[in-house]
Amino acid sequence: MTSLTEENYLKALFHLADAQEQVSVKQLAQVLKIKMPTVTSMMKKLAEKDLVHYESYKPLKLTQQGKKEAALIIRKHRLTEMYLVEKMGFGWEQVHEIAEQVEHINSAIFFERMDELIGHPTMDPHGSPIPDKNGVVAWKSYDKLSDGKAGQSVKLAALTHVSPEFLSFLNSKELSLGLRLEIISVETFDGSMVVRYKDHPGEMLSTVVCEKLLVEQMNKH
Amino acid sequence: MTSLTEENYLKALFHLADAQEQVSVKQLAQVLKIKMPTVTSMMKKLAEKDLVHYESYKPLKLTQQGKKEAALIIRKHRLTEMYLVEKMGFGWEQVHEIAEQVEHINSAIFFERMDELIGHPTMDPHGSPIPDKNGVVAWKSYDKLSDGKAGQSVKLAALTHVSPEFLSFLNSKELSLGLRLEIISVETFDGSMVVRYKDHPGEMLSTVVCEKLLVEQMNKH
DNA sequence: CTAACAAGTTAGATTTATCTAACAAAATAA
DNA sequence: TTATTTTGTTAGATAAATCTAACTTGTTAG
Repeated sequence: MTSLTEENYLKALFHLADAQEQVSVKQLAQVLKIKMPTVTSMMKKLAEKDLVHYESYKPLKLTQQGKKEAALIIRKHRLTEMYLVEKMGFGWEQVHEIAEQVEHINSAIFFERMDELIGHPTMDPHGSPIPDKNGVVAWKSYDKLSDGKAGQSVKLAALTHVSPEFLSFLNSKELSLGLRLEIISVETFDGSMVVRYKDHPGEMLSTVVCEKLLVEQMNKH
Repeated sequence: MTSLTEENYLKALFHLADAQEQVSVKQLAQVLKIKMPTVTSMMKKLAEKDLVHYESYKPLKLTQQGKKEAALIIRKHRLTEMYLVEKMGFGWEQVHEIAEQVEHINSAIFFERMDELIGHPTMDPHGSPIPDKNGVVAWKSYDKLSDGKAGQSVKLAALTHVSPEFLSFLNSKELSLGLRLEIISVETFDGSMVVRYKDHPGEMLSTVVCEKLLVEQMNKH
């Protein structure tokens, strides 16, 4: 059995490895808000259970087993988020905190029913993919908005990283998933963009923001 | 803050005190499936937090605070059960296990939304009262079916004790809450009853069963 | 190429929740 | 009313997850 604490380590490792292949003890400690020695000892424990590959001073890496377990927790998290938004009327900025707790619930039927009721989605409300029952993530590769060019028309499909601040920012700009955007211009020196959507004829977005927005191409130039 | 473990002690104390005023260390240990010394030390800890009155060798008793906290956990449990049955299509014998985990989730909005969606019920699917937001339990006093007399017509309102076996038994007999029953006859020597309901013209129920069924009077004789 | 700094590890302490073994108090039975 | 049994407590051990302090390895900048 994997404890709640262990589950959180697996999840964090999965997310970190997702963003950049090399995961360090320090990073994991920072993300989990614990000290480095705690990470070291937990890594040894998880290595015993064959959930991580651990060797002193080497980068941390999940085993196949570890990846699967992590993906299944993330599946529960994302199904929950989707359910909360779709069936309980929560805003997408409210659901993360709740899902963070619900994801540790141990009940196959509970999550299966949830999945059914929301129609077996493959994306959560933030646009992140929902791993399947076997922990397999269907990767759909989106482009960063920041890689787009002036004149392109794109659909906002997902977010790279999700923080409450970022979500509020998007809300304040009326930017939501599925939204169609037109790139009016790209500022060459700093990469900021002016985009048009809904009743926003010309909204300026900084590079920092554009790099966090994943889009689907709607036409090419 | 009360830990998950502490919450389970409070809940167990509340339930035990509900059934019979005197709660012993041994009982609590049995219910929680732990040893007596563990109970003793936890009682001291909870006494520190003013959640139980504890004196060596005296029966265990929740403080006002402790009762309130326990009632609020039970509120979450019962709202969850109701939600699972009403909104997710679970059978009432399936929901206890899930609710046992969901009840520890810390999120006011989550349970408030649940409460709203199921229309602020005051009873859970097993017929137990749902404490209000302040931890106040509205006690409606039901009669035991076993106290009824031949000829009476009653409505099945609640169950005194809930076990998976008992719930399956009720299911097998098509006995559900809200059901109208007519008492055909009472066997004087062992207290068993023959009752009529739905398409069951004459079902025999043992005293053991009749004592666990709480009913509302529909007419008197 | 070494000195300094950053990152990682070891050792040992702490807290929470549990246990067993031994002892003490209360209840029961002879 | 004393002996026996049951119930409860104390003391000390253990496992999980965390910490701090001290040490080691690896990296980087003169």
